[in-house]
Parts: sequence; C-alpha cells; structure tokens
Amino acid sequence: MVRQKIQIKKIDNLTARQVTFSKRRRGLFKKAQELSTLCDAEVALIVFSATGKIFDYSTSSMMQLIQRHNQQSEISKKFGKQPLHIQTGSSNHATISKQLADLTLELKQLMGEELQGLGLNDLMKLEKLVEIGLGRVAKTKSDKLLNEINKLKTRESELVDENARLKQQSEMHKFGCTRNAIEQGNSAESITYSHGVNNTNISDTSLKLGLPFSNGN
Amino acid sequence: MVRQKIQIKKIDNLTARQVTFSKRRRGLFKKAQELSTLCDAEVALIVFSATGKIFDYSTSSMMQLIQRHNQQSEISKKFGKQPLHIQTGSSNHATISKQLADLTLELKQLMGEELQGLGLNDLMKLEKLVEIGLGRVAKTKSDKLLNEINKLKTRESELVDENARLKQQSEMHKFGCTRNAIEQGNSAESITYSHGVNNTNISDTSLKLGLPFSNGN
DNA sequence: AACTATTTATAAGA
DNA sequence: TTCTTATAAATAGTT
Repeated sequence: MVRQKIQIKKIDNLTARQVTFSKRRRGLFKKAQELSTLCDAEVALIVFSATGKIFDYSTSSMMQLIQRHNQQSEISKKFGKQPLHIQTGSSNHATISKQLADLTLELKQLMGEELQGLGLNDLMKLEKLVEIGLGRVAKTKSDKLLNEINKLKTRESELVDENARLKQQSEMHKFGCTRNAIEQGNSAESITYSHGVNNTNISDTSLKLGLPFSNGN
Repeated sequence: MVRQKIQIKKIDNLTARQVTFSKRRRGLFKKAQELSTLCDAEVALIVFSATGKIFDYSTSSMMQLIQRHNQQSEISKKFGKQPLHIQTGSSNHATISKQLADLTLELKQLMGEELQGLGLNDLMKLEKLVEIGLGRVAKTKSDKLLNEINKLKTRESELVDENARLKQQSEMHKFGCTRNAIEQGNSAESITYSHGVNNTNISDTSLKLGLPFSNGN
C-alpha cells in the first residue's frame, strides 16, 4: 500500500509476512481503540497469529462486555423461557457472535459464576434451570437406585412377613408343638434367601462416578 | 485526522458520532480482513454500537476459530490434566480472552456439542472429564442412596439370618418338637421388623429432581 | 451518500 | 525489531 500498492493476498515471504503482521496488528488494535473511544462503542478483538500467538483488545473486559450485552437483552427474555442452547441453524456471523457471547455467560451462570448482575428474580429462574439441567443427568441414576431400593424394600417386606410367620409358627410350637409342621416347612423353603440379594447388586464402577450417563428422560 | 486532526475522545455531537462510527467501523473491519488475508492470521472482531447493535467479523467462523485454537493448544494439554475452570485471578486481557474462547468450547464440548474436530483419544479424555464433572453433582446423591441400599442390605441379611434360624427351628420342631422353644422365641422377638424399614425412607421431592444439589465432595 | 484536504497507516528499504 | 520515508489508504469536515 505504499512505495507500491500491494495485493490483498497471503504474503509469500515469511519474514515480510511476520513484519507486516506486526505492523498491521498494531494498526488494527489502535483503530479498534479509537473507534471505541470516539464513538462510545464496545469492541472485542482477538487475533491469533499463524504461529498460534494470541493478541486481543476489548473495551471493559471481554466478560463484562458480553455480560453487559446479555443483561439488557438475554436474561430477562431467555430465563423466562426454557431452552438454553443456541440454535445452530443460522450461519449469519452476527448471530453466531451473539450466540457465542450469550452462551458463554449462560454456561458460566449455569455453573454458578458471573452472577453479580442478576436480580433475585433472575437468580431464582436460573436456579430452576440449573436444577432442571442437573436433574436430567441425575435422574437416570436416581431412578435406577430408587428402583433398587424399592426392590430391596419389597424383598425385605417378604422376609419380614416370612419371618413373622415363622416366628408365629415358633410361638405355636411353644404351645401346640408340631401342629402343621409339614406345610410350614414347605412354604419357608420356597423363598430363596441369598439369591434375591445378589440380584440387587450394582457395579461399584457405575456408582462411584455415576456412570454411564444414559439419558434420564 | 483530516481537515483537522481530532482528539481521541468521545465525540459529543450524536450525528457526527454515528457517522464516524459507521465510517471507522467499516475501516476497522476492512483492516481486520486484510490482516487475516495478508498474514494468514485468525481474526475475530465484535463491535457493539452504543445503541446495542452488533457487528462482527471473524475468519472461518467464530466457533471454528475458537475451536481450532483450542484443538492445537488446549485439548491435548488440558484434557490430560484436571480442572476445566478458568482461573479468575489474572486481569490480563489476552488471558481473559483466551480463557473466554477456551471456556466456550470446553463447555459446549462438555455438553456434547462441537465435537467434530476431536480425535478418538480426545473424545475419551473428554468423556472422562464429563463423567468427573457430572459425577461430582451426582455423587452426593449416589452416596446417600448407596448408603440406604447398604442399610437395607444389612437389614436384609439380618432378616435372612433370622429367617434361616427360625426355619431351622421349624425343621427341628418337625423332629424334636418343643426342644429349646423358649430361648428361640426370645431371640426372635429382639428384632424390630417395621421400624428398620421406615428409617430408610427418602423424601420424594429430593429424588424426583435430584435436589438439593449439596456439594458431593 | 459524496467529496476532498489532510492525517494516518504502512511497504519497502536500511 | 525499529526507524525512515514515499506513498497508499482512511477519514473529518463539508456539501
């Protein structure tokens, strides 16, 4: 663009490319700063060099920028509704950027961070959403474990009943000795004691980490 | 900067400010594009006008940019280690921006999205992390429920033992009638049947949604 | 939105 | 990298 006008295409020479990157990067960041100052705009700029080095500028902080934007437009709306996720349909850049910003704060807030700006009402709604989200994961396991508990309780009831019957029989023996001894013995044998217990076993692995996380709905 | 050099401070006149915003914004985006093309760099630029309108530019897409960066620098490193969260200590802009980008992808991936670029190895590591994260929430409840199951199992064992003893006693009665009837009767009464079962009850509320989410560690 | 006088950015060279 | 400088590009003020 100077001694000679250049084509806007990748600079072949590595050194020249690096030099130009350095120069233009600084120019870009300067312009970004000027824009935000002159026009009272919020600017976020991230540049990754070809070698992976990161440079960035943003008015306020990146989080604050995103958060501020979200506060005015998202939370009051979205927290009233249901689904937190973004729609991945649109390929429009502005939409994607906005979704990026929104999602970042949403997820942070779902994890209990960046909550300073929220009112009591928003916090209560957020709490509900977190409960729902976590509940979905937890539900499958809860259901399974509850099922096990119920099986065990049923089994216990059976055993209690049987025990009571045997005890009663025992009492009867105190007074009436062998009366009905043969039929009582048969019914007692129809229950398999240790087998039922083993059926309720759950592998240690799945319990320790809560795995696998099959869909709770 | 032209007919007269201007001060880099907020432009007072609203119309002038809006015009300047429009002009400089276009210039900024052009420069951003040129930088990325000339120097093979990744650029993400987001601008919010004072009125809240959003403008953005990014090489590839915002998500792809973030993802690509993460792929080369984050996943192989971070997925090998443990904590997913950002450290909020540093106020350095570059750090915050990078954390923002990282966190966004991390959280999406933790929720099972944006996984296209990951290799099998990364996916397995990610799966572990998801398991750990979700497991922390689920652990408290699992622990409690496991505890209940174990109580019930212990209780069942007692009942099974008692039942077996009573059954044996019953068998003895078939052949030896009331021999030892008094001492067997006493030991049977020392077990309280229905009380132990009620102690293991868990409120329906806490089970249905998996609430409250008290810390599992 | 267009024009242009000037400032600013920067390519090439040192 | 930094500086120099010739020149392209951006843009403030005006129309």
